[in-house]
Amino acid sequence: MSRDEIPPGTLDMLILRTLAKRAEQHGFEIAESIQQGSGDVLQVEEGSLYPALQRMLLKGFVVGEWGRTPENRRARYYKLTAAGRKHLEREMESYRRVAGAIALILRPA
Amino acid sequence: MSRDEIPPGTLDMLILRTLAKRAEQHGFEIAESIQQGSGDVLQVEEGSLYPALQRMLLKGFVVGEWGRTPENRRARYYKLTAAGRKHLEREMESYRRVAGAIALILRPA
DNA sequence: GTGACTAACATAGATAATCTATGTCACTTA
DNA sequence: TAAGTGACATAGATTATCTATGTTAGTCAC
Repeated sequence: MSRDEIPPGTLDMLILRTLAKRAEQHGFEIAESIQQGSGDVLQVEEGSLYPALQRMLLKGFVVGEWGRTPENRRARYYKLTAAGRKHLEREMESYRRVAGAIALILRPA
Repeated sequence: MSRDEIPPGTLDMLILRTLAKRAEQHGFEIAESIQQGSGDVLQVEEGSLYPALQRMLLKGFVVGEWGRTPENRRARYYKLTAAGRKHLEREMESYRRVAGAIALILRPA
């Protein structure tokens, strides 16, 4: 199955939503979660993922703690903050409104 | 109700879809059709609309003919070509796959 | 214990597509 | 003849993703 790009404007929401379902994931895990959780349709590139995580660290939507993977690699584990959860809710609401509007236009006459 | 921007990557599809439902619309009419057809959620700015129409003229997805509005203003009336219809179908299929994938991630755990 | 390999993180620059702001043209109407 | 406006047009800013590349540090083989 061909994998797609992440539509612009949705990456932060997808990352936050992934962390909302399971906290304490590091970058690689988040990328895998998104790919698997989307039924192998969406693929996040590292060059998109890490800048997005940095943005959200600065905005206070996530916090990160350095730790160790089971394989003893160093990795930064992220989890949602209260502000991140609020932001996620707003993003999801906005996304659903727009997606619903597009569906109206796409549906058969 | 607050109106939203068009998500990047969807404008061409929305324009083509609007023309598929009713041909021979000019720019202003297309913008109105999208706004009304989306339940007043989506708003296309002229600075996005006209460049998009130019792109699609060049690609042969639409053809345009200068004419007159009922109020006797000059206006360019657009309609889909066969290539435009094909392109629209591909775009809709791709959009639905991605939207479905995002819905998978957004839905409650 | 040195070198190859790789997991995980990181960043610079390219690219794409929308919006903001502005401008033009021409018809109507006072 | 001047103002208002419908319709079209374009330059530049902005935003967010991807591509390509680089860095760090741990493992494993020899």
